[in-house]
Amino acid sequence: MSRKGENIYKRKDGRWEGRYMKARSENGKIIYGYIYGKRYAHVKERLAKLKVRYSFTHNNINLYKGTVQDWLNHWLNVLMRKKIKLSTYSSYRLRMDKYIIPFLGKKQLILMKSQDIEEFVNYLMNLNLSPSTIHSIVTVLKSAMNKAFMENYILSNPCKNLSLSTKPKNEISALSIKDQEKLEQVALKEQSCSAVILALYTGLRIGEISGLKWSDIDFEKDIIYIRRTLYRIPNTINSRKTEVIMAEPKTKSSKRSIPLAKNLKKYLLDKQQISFSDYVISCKNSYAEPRVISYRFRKSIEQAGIRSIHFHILRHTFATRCVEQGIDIATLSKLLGHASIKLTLDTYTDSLWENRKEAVSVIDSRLGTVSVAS
DNA sequence: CGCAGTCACGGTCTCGGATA
DNA sequence: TATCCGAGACCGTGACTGCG
Repeated sequence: MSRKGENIYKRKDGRWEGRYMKARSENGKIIYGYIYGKRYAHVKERLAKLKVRYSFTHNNINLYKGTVQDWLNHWLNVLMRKKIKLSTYSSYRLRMDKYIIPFLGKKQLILMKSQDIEEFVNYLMNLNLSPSTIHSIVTVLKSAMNKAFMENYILSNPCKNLSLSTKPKNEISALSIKDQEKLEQVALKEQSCSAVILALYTGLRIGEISGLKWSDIDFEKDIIYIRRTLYRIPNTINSRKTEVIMAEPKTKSSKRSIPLAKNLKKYLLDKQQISFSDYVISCKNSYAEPRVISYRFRKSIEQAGIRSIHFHILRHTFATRCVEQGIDIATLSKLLGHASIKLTLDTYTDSLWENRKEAVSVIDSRLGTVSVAS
């Protein structure tokens, strides 16, 4: 069961033995370090750590002998696997397998030049992919090449001078009050609890709404606790399938509580009476995954006869209404579960611009009353 | 029983928001 | 701003239901 290139072998005594390059002798001969274990996976994990550790201590340049494909697989599966979330891993895997490896995979890593990278970027551009997709593919390649350079596996970094045009920042456009009203009228007709109403009056993300249970709502203290989020990622065993994962909210700041106001409380209490599920938004007595909510949402906007928008716009609409009502940014930032006020400021610049215009107008009105001293 | 329509699920790929 | 991460778009499929 030894794997080519890993340097892990099964011994006659039943143990697994892994070898790593500890140093080189004066005549250039490799001095190996050895580790042993009863389980293959255990040895593999420890060996990966030791390989990384000793790569920093080598005095000699340890040029990589494999191809770009070999390095990318090692980088992703060994060096990155435990540092990144499953969803990130699968998105990196996809970009590598679909774009990078078919074009560059067979090249020797140490022979990679900036020209190869340029040709690859041109190739991507000819595929009619959006700038952000090209950006994300090149980012993966760049990260892997940077790591190879850091580890002294290559003499120069072919991505060193690579700069991609920055992604144009999309303007966030919240629903107008008129469109919001139209949508609410459709949503309020729903017999069970509406995800639209929840999003418009709490600013929750779609995954947070999916995972919200009635037990997360404290009707005594009037608080909604955001304790979990649902999302769909590729299956860990069979990457051809996907699965719904229930996890804690994405960051510490996302795990939060939101005050429950009077009207929303009444709405939720009414819906709880007729609910047969543990979940606030349900589908067949279980949770409604984000895709189902999204599907239902599409139907609702068709019914309401408003412009085509994503579910996430409801969150922006909530935030915009807050800003319009003069709610301070620090409070809004907490409500939205943002990690920093800066993020909230960056995201809702447009609404604040109106506030700023109003503020300047107030100051400006003084000017009309000041007379010039003669 | 066969057919058509609706709704939800599943897979794949792309896009872009959020964070450090 | 690079990186990480989640959601959307689109299409095919299957379960379910109503109707003739």
